Amino acid sequence: MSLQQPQTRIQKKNRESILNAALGVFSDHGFRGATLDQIAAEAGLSKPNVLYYFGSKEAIYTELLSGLLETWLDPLREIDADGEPVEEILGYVLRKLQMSLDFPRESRLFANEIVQGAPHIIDQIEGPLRDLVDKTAKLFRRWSDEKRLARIEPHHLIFSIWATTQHYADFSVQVTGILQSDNDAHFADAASFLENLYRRALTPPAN
Amino acid sequence: MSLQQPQTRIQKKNRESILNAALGVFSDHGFRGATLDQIAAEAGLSKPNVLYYFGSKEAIYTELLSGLLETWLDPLREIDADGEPVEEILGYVLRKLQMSLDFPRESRLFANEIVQGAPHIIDQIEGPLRDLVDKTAKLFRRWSDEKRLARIEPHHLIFSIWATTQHYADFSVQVTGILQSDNDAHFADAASFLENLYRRALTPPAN
DNA sequence: TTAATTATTGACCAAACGGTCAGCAAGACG
DNA sequence: CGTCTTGCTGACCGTTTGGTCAATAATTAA
Repeated sequence: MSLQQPQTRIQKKNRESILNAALGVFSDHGFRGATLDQIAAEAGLSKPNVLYYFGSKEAIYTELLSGLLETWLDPLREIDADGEPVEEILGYVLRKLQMSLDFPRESRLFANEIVQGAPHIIDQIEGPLRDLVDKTAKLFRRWSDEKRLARIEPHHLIFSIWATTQHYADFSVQVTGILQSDNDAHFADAASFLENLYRRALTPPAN
Repeated sequence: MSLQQPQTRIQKKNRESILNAALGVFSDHGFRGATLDQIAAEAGLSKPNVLYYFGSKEAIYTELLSGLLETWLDPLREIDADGEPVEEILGYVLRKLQMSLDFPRESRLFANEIVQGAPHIIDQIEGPLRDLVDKTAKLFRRWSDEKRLARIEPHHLIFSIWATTQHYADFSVQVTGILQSDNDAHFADAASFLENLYRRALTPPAN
């Protein structure tokens, strides 16, 4: 139902607008809280027509999730094993923060899914995601051994980067409610704060 | 409906078990995703009986939220303005982390609420919460001015502490899926990682 | 033009939902 | 004991939900 290629022009357009509408609705209300009527309305289609393109509510959701996980991990893959350790990791932090700015709906979609126990993507977490994280952790450890990076537990470092960057997308209501200025202004401050924080934490001792 | 005192023994017991059951269900599925039948079943009561104690689904939810926000902010209030800056903040980090261990359901309840736009507690965020944060931020800035704390943007520091500590409750499925060991083991590592991270970031320059 | 395929919809369905209510059971209390 | 309040429930209601289907409209291919 999804791997085939013979997409007509109309199919491509409508599937796209359904997924786009669904991204908005699912990220706002979670899987169970979202309704097909909402998605259909936002996509400008009738409910039966939405179900003509995707067999079920769950089909839309899982297609969204699996299609997005790749994109979501791209910044991590871009870390260059041959680069300067501290700068590579700081670059990752800033790319991840930028993703929270550019794709807040995607971030909240994952947040909803994982907070509620990741019932639909637990396999991908324990599979490809873990492999990539383990590989990256190994690289960080090597950098530490070579004294080019402060000694720090790599897995928890990665968790902290995810947490601090995605926070600005997932909890933007809270951030905005406290800082009382628009989102773009926060992000500039957040970027310099995080660069500051991680530079101090990651720079190896001088000697 | 909630401020009165004349609670009988039975009222106290049943309201308590309803709130406890609701905490589990709401934190697992969010407000819209949770159902009264689930809550009633988990509390060991019939649905009409649940509605006898709380007038509506929303009444249960808001009572939970407002009752919890206080507890949730306690660790922040415990910061001693007369203490040693770095140690005070590190203590806060560890207390907050401990809360994620002890009260993961409460943490996920807030996470769900805020990710979905905080429709029920936006007032408390822009009111009491912001006031407390601003007050604490002012304290941090003073400490920085006195050179007893590294220069760092206080609001974003607080955000990062929330993000990194609550991450272990809100995204525990992901953490467990990647680390493949039980929760208690993670927390010991997380504690030493976070202490390490923030000590380096907060300790003022030597000179 | 025609025939086949693809796209779309109104009407409908069973299940699940939050909530109501009349009536019954159980404690509290004199 | 009897009375009064509190606690509890089965049956029910209107609405919303995800999903179906037969019929129709639009597009494509010959």
